[in-house]
Amino acid sequence: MSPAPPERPFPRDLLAGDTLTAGRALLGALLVREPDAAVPTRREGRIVEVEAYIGLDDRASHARMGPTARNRPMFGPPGIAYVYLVYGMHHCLNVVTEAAGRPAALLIRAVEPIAGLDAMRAARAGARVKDQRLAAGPGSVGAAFGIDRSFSGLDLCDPSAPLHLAARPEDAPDPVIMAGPRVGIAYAGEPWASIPWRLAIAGSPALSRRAP
DNA sequence: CTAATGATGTCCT
DNA sequence: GGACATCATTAGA
Repeated sequence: MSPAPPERPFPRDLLAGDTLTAGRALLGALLVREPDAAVPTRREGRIVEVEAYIGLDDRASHARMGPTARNRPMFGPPGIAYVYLVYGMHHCLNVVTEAAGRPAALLIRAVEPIAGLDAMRAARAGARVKDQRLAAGPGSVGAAFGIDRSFSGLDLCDPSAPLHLAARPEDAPDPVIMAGPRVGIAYAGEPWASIPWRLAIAGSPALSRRAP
């Protein structure tokens, strides 16, 4: 085993432009949860699946009704976390993209665990799943990394934040990316329901469901 | 293999 | 009051 290379910050510039381009840059990057008093273990994983929600016109986006108390981070600068609760029990993590005033974000749908697996499993009490699937699905990502709404508004490009991004390791090959329709948004109607804004790393065992 | 099903809280109309 | 960017399990074919 060679020692792990040092963590590199995730450049905010990669999130400031077009959201689909940002999504491709985010795949393969790392999600890091620093230890704290409650969970004294560093948790880390590789982002393998994201979904884009872009602009006021996207009928599937929380931003479609304009700014509200909940979705406000989506209207702010790139690199900020937007966290919301769905179905009364699952916290979902988004990374805000594009310039302030343009509401857009990437939902982190799946992460491949790299470190802190024991802490992830403890945080997922009751889930009998394989290690590689501890964070397969947006609600599972939130649970495995101990994310709740208090993280909404956090700067994910700040390496000292309790939850943050890190750049894809330099020795990692460019991932093979596939695209498909977003999940669970049929209510939005066409073309939103079919537009291929779900991006994933082909072949990852940690994807949230059958590959798009 | 697919389909059905609870558990659960907040947002916006 | 209706709907919701879900999950894991159970039941059925």
